[in-house]
Amino acid sequence: MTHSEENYIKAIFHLASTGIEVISTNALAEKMETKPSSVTDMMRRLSEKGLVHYKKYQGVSLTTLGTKTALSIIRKHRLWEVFLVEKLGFTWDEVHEIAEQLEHIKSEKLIDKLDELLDFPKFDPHGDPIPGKNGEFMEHDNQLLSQLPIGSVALCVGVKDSSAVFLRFLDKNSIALGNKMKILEKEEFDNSLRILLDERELQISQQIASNLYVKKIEL
Amino acid sequence: MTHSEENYIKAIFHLASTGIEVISTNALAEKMETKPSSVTDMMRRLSEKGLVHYKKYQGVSLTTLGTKTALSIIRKHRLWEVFLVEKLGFTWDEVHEIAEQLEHIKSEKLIDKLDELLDFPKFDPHGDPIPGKNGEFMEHDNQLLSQLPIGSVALCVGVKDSSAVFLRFLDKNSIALGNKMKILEKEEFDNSLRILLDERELQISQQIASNLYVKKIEL
DNA sequence: ACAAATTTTTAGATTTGTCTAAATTTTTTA
DNA sequence: TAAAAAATTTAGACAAATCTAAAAATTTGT
Ligand SMILES: [Mn+2]
Ligand SMILES: [Mn+2]
Ligand SMILES: [Mn+2]
Ligand SMILES: [Mn+2]
Repeated sequence: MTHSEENYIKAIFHLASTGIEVISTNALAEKMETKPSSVTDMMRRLSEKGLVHYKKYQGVSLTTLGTKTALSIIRKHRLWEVFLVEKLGFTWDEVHEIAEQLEHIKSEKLIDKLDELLDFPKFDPHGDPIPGKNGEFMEHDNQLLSQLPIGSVALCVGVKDSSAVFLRFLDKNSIALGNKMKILEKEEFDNSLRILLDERELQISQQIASNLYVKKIEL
Repeated sequence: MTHSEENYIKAIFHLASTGIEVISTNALAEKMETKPSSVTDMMRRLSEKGLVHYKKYQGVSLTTLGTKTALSIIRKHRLWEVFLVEKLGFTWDEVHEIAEQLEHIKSEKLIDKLDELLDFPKFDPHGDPIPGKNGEFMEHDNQLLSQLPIGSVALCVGVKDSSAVFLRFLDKNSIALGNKMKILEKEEFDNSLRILLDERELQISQQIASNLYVKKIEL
């Protein structure tokens, strides 16, 4: 498989995991930042290789093989991200771009050894689960901070938007994975939240709150 | 620069460091396992980018920029090899292929951090020197074991042939970098050597002896 | 239900990197 | 030094991945 084919497979997987199971040419073109005609060409190729189900005008979805392939690439991507943060001291906003390159390195043994070096991590630096060697993958069933009722206490476990801009914003406000947060008040006007973050009181916009995954703590 | 361009640059550098300073199209084609016509095409492209000196029918050589580029790729290659051996437990015969892929990852910061993680190594697992961040590069002036006079004592510091077959042969015979060797006898018939390797006496063919770099120890 | 809008595909072009076969230039050798 | 041999380049083709513009299919709206 070429880098490009792998990137398409990954994009289809990501779009599919947002709910839609049949992906349109346009949606994929937008995700890949390319033109619909290029997508059509690539879908024909991936279809011939048995990685996607594709019928003209009918959209596209991953085959079992395609899904297995996607999980393997995502596994590599996320393990490399852990490596970059844990072993090389990169910050969580710097690693995605480099992992986009590293995920295409071909060596089963390499990724197994890396997994071992990192002590078999279950989550990447953004809180996303790392697929297992044999394709085991648990989607996290986490809630968004914006969905919690007032008074709830929860742990911050992941980010939905993992763009560098958002991550640096979180850094600036000392919001990190593992933080305990309690919802104090919800502003009706703009749906912003007043929360207690560890010891600190903080006002958070709806935009922020709907991009933070949390795990509720029962009291 | 594309992967292919980088591989050509590296190949030219390696051929040039064997003595010939102007590389012929055929020599490069053989090294790259491709056809001479493909080399001609690529040389025109690299020439336009200012990486090589190239005139039709006159062979090719690296410009200053080309040499800088080659050293940077070789630095990455060798640092990744050290990483694979030191941090992931690969053997020295397994790392070259993977490093061929990793050397093309683009991130200055990545390679600097990797250098630091590895504690700024000066040599790769095969005893080859690692170019510095700013292109400093000391060719090793080592002798070959086959060139030493009888009675000399030397340390094994590198391999000339670093093919997996040769490396595994050395493993099988417990010959490793750092070993102390003393030349006991040279067989006139086939130029094979009888050597004392640490405590052990060993017969070594001329083929082997001319692929081991050594550093003489003055007594 | 049918015209309009939207989506998707096709046709044809471009770039990179490769190939084969033919032409050209350089080197060798007689 | 001129023919033969070898090396190199050119010409033309192809696959991968992309693009633009045009055609075709599907969906939407009245
Ligand atoms: Mn990422
Ligand atoms: Mn990618
Ligand atoms: Mn190597
Ligand atoms: Mn390479």
